[in-house]
Amino acid sequence: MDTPERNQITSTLSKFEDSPVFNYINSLSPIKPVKSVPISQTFNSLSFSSPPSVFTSPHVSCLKESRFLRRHNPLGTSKPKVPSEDVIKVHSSEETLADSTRAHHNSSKLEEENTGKGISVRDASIELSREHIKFSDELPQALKYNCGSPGFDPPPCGDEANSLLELPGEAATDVGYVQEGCKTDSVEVEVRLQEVCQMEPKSEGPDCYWDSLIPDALDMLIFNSPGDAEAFKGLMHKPLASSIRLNEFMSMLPHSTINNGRKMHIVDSDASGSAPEIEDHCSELMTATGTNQTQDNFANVALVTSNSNEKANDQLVSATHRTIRRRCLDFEMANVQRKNSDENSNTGSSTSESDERNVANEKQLLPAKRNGDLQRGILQGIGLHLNALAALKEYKGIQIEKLSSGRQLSLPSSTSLQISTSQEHQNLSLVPVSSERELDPSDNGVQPAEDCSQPSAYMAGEDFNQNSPKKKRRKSETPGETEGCKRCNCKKSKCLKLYCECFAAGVYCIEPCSCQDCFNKPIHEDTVLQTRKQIESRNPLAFAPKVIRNSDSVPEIGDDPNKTPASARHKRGCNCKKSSCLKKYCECYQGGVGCSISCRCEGCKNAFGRKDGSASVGIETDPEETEATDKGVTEKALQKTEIQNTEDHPDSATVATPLRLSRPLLPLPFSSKGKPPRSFVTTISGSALFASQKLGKPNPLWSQAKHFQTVPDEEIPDILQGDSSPITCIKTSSPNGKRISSPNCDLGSSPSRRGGRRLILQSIPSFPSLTPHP
DNA sequence: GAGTTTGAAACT
DNA sequence: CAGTTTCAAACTC
Repeated sequence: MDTPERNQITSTLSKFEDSPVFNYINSLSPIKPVKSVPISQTFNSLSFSSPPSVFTSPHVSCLKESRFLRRHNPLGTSKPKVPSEDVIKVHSSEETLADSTRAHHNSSKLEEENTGKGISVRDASIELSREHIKFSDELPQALKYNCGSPGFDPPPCGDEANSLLELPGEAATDVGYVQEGCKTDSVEVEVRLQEVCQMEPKSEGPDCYWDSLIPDALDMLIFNSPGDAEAFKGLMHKPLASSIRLNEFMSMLPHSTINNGRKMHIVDSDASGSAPEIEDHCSELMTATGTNQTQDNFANVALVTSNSNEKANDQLVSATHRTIRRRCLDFEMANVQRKNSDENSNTGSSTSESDERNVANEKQLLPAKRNGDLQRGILQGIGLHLNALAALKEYKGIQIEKLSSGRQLSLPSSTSLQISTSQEHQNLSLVPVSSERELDPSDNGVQPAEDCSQPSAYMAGEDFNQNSPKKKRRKSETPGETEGCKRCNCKKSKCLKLYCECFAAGVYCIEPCSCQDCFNKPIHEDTVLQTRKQIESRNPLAFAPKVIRNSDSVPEIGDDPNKTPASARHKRGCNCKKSSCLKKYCECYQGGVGCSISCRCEGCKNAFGRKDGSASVGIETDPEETEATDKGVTEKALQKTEIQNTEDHPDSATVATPLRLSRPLLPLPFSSKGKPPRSFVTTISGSALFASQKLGKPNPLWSQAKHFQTVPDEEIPDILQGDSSPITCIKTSSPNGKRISSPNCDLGSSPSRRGGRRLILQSIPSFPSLTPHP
């Protein structure tokens, strides 16, 4: 921490320059000559306070390469390249400055892009820091290698022991990185990468230097998404002297590692005056990172560069100060945030989102995934199983921001959730970290998750914050049903089949479950995972939300709740024969969605919407449906429908359009059951709905149903007017088709019914998987 | 709470 | 793919 180290560093630097290795490296690098000189300068100028501790992060360790390989290889990065020697060089201070400015611009561009994607930069400070960042590159290295914190011995390069930063880690492995300002991280990283590329091995023994440097740089290079990588490339291509090197680096870069990216913390400061501040920053970083980091995966590097520019250093310092802390916190989480932010800001590609979500979800929910694949990359961010998210939310009071548009809702239930706020992120990250087990077993986490699974999307809103899981349960737990949590009662399936609601929801069984011989517990993670894989192999969508909601889109909100029925569809469709889709036996009904073409139900009277409309519905008369509210009525209808069914062709639409029928029916189901929809969301928009909904509720269906109820009464008529015919969906599928109804169909239908909610279609993409149909 | 009904999931 | 069996939730009493 003390300045004394500076001298050491500088001396060491000079040594290295002299060292044969250094020379060798220089010779290797094509560009070398020019930069080498400046480098030395920069270092000299640099005042190293005691950042070292910061750098001690595991990354730094010489292990790097091995680490690098391990980490990145899977990603596909070719490590061999380790361009390190050839490529990297130091820029003159001037160049660095110029570069920095460029980089800054680039970074800003990136930010813009990101923001465009939905990523918002939260901290203004970040930019400031970025500006200076470039310069900082060199220092970090020096710090890493040379400097130890005062009390610290700089172990030979690579010892992990070195790193003060060492992350507490492992616990965090899966989850646990807390991040705040995550969004900006990617950009910063990119910028830094450039810088890194420019850097020369100055300070430490070349051995360590390159090894450590390159890997680190690579780490930094890792991007969350391919898109980022490309963006980064763009930066790299700058006309900088080091451009070549950058390119090389780029080539080396892994395409897109999701979560692996490491961040470097860069602090700009003048060599002269900033040192103390830098130290402070470093220390902060250290502390911050230390808490959050995970073992191997992360290494935080604080880079301190000296600038000729003195301007703004102070500002920078202060700004960076803050920034750094955040950055420290941010790691993989950043990815998540981005995603979230992206979603929030824009309705970005739904597919990607869904995918990500799914991944995350799986993590938490099923521990199994964590172990194997998810590894840090995926998991790290946040394993958000949909279920898990929901659970988490409730659990920690995390808020999930709804997309402005409300797309979330539209998205397939599971995927839709997103977390927006930094706080949220933190919470999430933490939660998972805590361990799934805790969540699951404990109770809280798991149950909610399940509930959330479908409804999860709905859940998005406020509710999460509000309710602790317990609260949810309490709320949800109504005698008859556990709104908040589903608890299985499996006896023979060992809770390893889709029969088990918990398993199907991707959550562990918890105490409240009455299951026997349950294997769906953290203890049996492996078994659970295996089983899950098997099931997924049979049916990739087995764990996908059963109800897909297309439109959450804002427009609908205005329209009304009616939309929801139309927009949402059961992925496979039901096969009801006796329940007339008026009981929870019917998954469509249970999910609060209308039956669709994909349904093979007989005598469909689904209050949320009959399949096609053409279906047996015809016979049913409105009056009956109106009655439907009463159980007796519904049953009657069923009987009639059955009778009719024998006679009626499902396709042939009788007088009444399904919609009409549906309306009156809508209220019924709930009333009949006597389980009024819980809190019911007035607004249709997914966001609104969800928000209103209690997160804790296990049954998404109800929530949905509620929506429907509210909406249908008023709006339905309108809709009917416009689109009385259910026509919208063509019965493309054979009656049997179990497959998920294509979103398109759904959409089509929905709009027609709704009369103009075409927007819904947009949301559709989120469920690509669901749309198997040609 | 026990028994029945129901339809999805799993199996053949 | 169709038919049958198994299963657990939903429902009824």
